[in-house]
Amino acid sequence: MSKNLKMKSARALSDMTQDELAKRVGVTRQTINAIEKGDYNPTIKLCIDICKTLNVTLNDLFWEDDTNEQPL
Amino acid sequence: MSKNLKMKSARALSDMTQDELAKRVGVTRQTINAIEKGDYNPTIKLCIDICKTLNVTLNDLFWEDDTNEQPL
DNA sequence: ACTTAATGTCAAATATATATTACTTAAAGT
DNA sequence: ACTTTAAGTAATATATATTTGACATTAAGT
Repeated sequence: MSKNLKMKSARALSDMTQDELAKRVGVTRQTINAIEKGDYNPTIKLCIDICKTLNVTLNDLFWEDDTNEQPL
Repeated sequence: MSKNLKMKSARALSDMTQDELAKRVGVTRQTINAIEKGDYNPTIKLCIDICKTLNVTLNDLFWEDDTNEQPL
């Protein structure tokens, strides 16, 4: 796995800190950090919660590196 | 969580048995069964592998019950 | 230079996804 | 009725996601 820059970007767009996002979705800051870092294999439920919190979809953040095109 | 009928349907469309799908994605038949049954919270990597094998996307199988509309 | 907030990272503990083995049921074919 | 294949389900074991606690680093503000 590689870094999840899309997630980092979406979070930035929502102006949330890793800690804020973590609290919103009910996990630890370390977990969010690890997911963004990319060496994690999170649970689908967590992915969904993250997406909903960031107002994006699963495909936006976790589907294959169709390297870049979110509409912003 | 509720039954993942979309996955069951996509698998049917690909004419694969639970066991075949399981082998293709490298897990156990019980795991596939449990996911379709709905009382499981699989890993994103597994979800992605399943989607690729069934030629659909994450949103198709695991994004919210926008209850029904895949093009078939 | 000093703070502070955000992030990166690590080791050990806990929760939970998945494997293994095995038994049951449903449907279809003969 | 019998056989076979696919599916449903359960108990215990193992692998791994996530937590907890703690410390290091980076960037920005003053």
